[in-house]
Amino acid sequence: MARGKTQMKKIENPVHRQVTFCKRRAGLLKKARELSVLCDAEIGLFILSAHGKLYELATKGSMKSLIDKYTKYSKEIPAEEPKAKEFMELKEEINLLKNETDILQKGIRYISGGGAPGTMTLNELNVLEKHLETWIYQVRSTKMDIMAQEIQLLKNKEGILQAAYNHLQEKIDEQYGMIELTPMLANIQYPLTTNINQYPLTIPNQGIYQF
Amino acid sequence: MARGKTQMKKIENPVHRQVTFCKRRAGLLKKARELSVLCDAEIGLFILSAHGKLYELATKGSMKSLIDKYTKYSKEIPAEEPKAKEFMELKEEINLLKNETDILQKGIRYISGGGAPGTMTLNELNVLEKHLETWIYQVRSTKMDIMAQEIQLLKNKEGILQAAYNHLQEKIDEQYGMIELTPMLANIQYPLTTNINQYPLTIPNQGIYQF
DNA sequence: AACTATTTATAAGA
DNA sequence: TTCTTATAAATAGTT
Repeated sequence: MARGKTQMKKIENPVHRQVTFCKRRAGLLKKARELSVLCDAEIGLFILSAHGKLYELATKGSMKSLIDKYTKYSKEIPAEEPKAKEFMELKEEINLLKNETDILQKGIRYISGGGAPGTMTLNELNVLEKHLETWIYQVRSTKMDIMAQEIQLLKNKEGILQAAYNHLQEKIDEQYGMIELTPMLANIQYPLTTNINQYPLTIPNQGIYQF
Repeated sequence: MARGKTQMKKIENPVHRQVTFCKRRAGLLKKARELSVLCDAEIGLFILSAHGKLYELATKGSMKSLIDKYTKYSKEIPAEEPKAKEFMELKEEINLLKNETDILQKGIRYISGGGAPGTMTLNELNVLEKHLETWIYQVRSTKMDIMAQEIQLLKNKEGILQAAYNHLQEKIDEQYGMIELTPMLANIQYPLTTNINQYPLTIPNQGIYQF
């Protein structure tokens, strides 16, 4: 508006642009204030520079949405409202919990061997091992109980059948001597080939459930 | 700004004030657009006239809060809803974090006091987390595999014994007719109410199956 | 940041 | 509201 008409397009020269931004921003804010005063209007104005800086103007009671916008882009708390206050409190609580979580995770991972193993005593490692056993045990205890019951049930059935078989065998032996059934029973094989070394992370169970 | 300097106070004459409002409002909006274009700034501007009419400008993607504000005043509703939504989201996040914290605390409870975790990078922490998850998973699956195998084994034994018993029964029936054994089998009862606490739950160890 | 030549905005009047 | 126009303000380019 002086010494040459300005083209209505983005000013390419960054320095020039920054200077113009300062000048015109001041002018715009002034004009807004003037309009508000002269004509009794309520005005909300916010200017976000290309680099993310916020300039704002709120005449009269500063509207909520303007405050919201303000809190989004600035890290300062206007705290003009109880709602905003509550918000900050909740976010603070989140931060505290996140911090706590971080500390706990750090601790458990550290002790689990990924941190600095050289600084851990054998005792600490044993404590962790015990703890992990308990943790896993708790997660699985219900299923383990059910499976244990089923195993017990099958064992009982096995015992009863074995007794019945023995009883029959006795009766037969008494009256006939050996009947050719031995080959059949000889086929009962227990799968002896399970390679437990495939599971290097198995924790030897120290608890009451000894299978 | 012409034909007499303007006093910076509310224009008393309503007609005069209204005229000035129109002119200056147009000027302000024009200036705002110019600043946005020339300096690549994002601008939100809303003007509420004394009589409640809204004039607004939003450059670029018209910010959410500006739209929110617009809907607020166009609907004349306090618009607490978006706030409530955010509130619920924050509280949900808090619950999730509390849950995570609880789990971790269970895992680390009595070790947590013993020694600061020291400095670990985020990367190291992630690696350790994955490791711990894999560890737990492997422990679980190994135990489940082995227990499932034992159940299958016992079932097989049961089947074989049952077959053997049936075989004997047939032989006896063939040669003697009914022998008085039925009452015995009738006594085979499956313990449907196994109280796991009464049993040591120790299955006689068959050798390799150490749980 | 200050200066100043110009452009732009606008107050008053119609 | 809009047009006109004299004049106040804003500001682009420069220092």
